[in-house]
Amino acid sequence: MRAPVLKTPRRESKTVDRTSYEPAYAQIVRILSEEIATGILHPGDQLPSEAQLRARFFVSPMTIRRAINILVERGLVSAAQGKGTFVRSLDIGEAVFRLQELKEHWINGDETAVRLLEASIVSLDERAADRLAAPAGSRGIYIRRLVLRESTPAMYHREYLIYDPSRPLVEAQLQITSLTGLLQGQGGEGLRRGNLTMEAVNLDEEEALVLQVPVNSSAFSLEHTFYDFDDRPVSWGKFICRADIFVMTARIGAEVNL
Amino acid sequence: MRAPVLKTPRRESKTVDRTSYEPAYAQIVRILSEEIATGILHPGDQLPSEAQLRARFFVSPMTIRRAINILVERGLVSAAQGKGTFVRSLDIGEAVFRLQELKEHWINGDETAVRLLEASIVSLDERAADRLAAPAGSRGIYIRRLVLRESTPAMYHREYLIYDPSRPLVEAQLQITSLTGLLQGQGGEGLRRGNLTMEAVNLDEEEALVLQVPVNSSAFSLEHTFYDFDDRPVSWGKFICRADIFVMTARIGAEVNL
DNA sequence: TAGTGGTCTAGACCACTTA
DNA sequence: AAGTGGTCTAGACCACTAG
Repeated sequence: MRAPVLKTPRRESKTVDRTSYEPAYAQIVRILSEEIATGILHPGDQLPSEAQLRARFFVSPMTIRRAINILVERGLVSAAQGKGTFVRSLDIGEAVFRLQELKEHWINGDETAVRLLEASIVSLDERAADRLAAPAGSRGIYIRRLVLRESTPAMYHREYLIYDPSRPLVEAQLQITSLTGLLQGQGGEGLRRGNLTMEAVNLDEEEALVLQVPVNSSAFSLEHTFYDFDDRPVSWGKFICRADIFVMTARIGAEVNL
Repeated sequence: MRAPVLKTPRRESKTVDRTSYEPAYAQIVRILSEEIATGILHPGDQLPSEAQLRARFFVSPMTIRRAINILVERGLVSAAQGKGTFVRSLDIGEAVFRLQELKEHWINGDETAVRLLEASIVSLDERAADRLAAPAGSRGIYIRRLVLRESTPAMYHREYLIYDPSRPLVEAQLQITSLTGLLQGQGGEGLRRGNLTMEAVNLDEEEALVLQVPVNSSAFSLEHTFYDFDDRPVSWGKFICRADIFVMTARIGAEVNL
């Protein structure tokens, strides 16, 4: 007969399950995160050394290293060469807000449409010319779009593009009719990098009219500049997002059941 | 005599410099990022297989894997088992805004001060009680702070705390006089995790008065809830940030000289 | 000097995709 | 079946910190 199995192991540490589909490094990340979340490991505490963790989890050094690196990237611990690895206390600065939220919430399931309001050739005003590193008064493309969510105006997009018939950027831009297309792969493959800024603004008359809210309502302004492979700006514009629809979220600290 | 060195090698690929202090994996990340940034590798292109990259950079499989993983995390490439690794096109959804910016810009060098406006025991109103998972009308701590930057009001912080004399949280909170203390290690080591939301708001009369801007001005509202190790909310409040001071930035795509 | 984290190797095995 | 990415091993050497 087999020895009876203890139902409640006394303080036995969790270790990795080699039969699981979850990789060993991910299990170690999860287990250590849980110990931080439940207070077994408190902020300021030193984690066991890599050698000790290796012995506990029965894995090779590289596997432990990988797990620790992930915890460092997540801001849960900090590692100092020669000293040790320590649990960090909660830090608001670790919070990150991702625009990915926007895509996920709006694209999946909900009815979202992009309406092209205007597309015309214009003479670039001083500000737009400056942002596009072009001479003031030179020709550009001006595009206005409205993103509707369940028939409600949600985002108002205005964009200036460098006018260059030799580039397919404009044609590609004009064919965008979905939010996915609007947010990713702008101009297909001709863009290399982009700068984005986000600030809170008061809506002017035109913006308020388009978004169907009172003048002076607050909104998010997401300004963007995209550059081509020669590092020249080719697109500058702003997404004006209704504040009542557009809320960003972030989490800090250790998560359980992630 | 040595053979003359070619000043301009014909299309020779860069490889890793083993004498550099920069780790091999980081050099590989940098080199591949540059090739994406300069268009040598275009969006949609397949990267050389790991075996090929191994041969080019004269490193072991793990080192290549680590470099690729970093490129994936940065959103520059996507890897598919059995198919290959491909250069991604620009995607706004990859943008991340970090609150870390706030600390870096404000703490270093610039004169920043935290002024305690109020700290009192109150009866929690319905909303605060709900957020703190406490009965409406139960006792709580109410704290108001003003963050000044070069003598200009920049952030207005209001916070409700669970009233619990047995916990040192309140005392720790009241002693916060620096922005660093305000943003990290709130309540020392008693907090496990936090939820944050950010939205654009119009300032009410009180907020406008404190921040010395017109009523109805737009502002960022950074709302936070912090939980203890028993997963009970202990702190709920908002940072109201003047829009003209608080601008967040993000970058997407391949960076050179990072 | 002993202990810590940081990097790297040269293989191995597996899962997945495509042909 | 061949090629791809994904994981893991069992060592090694190095840089840094502390007593």
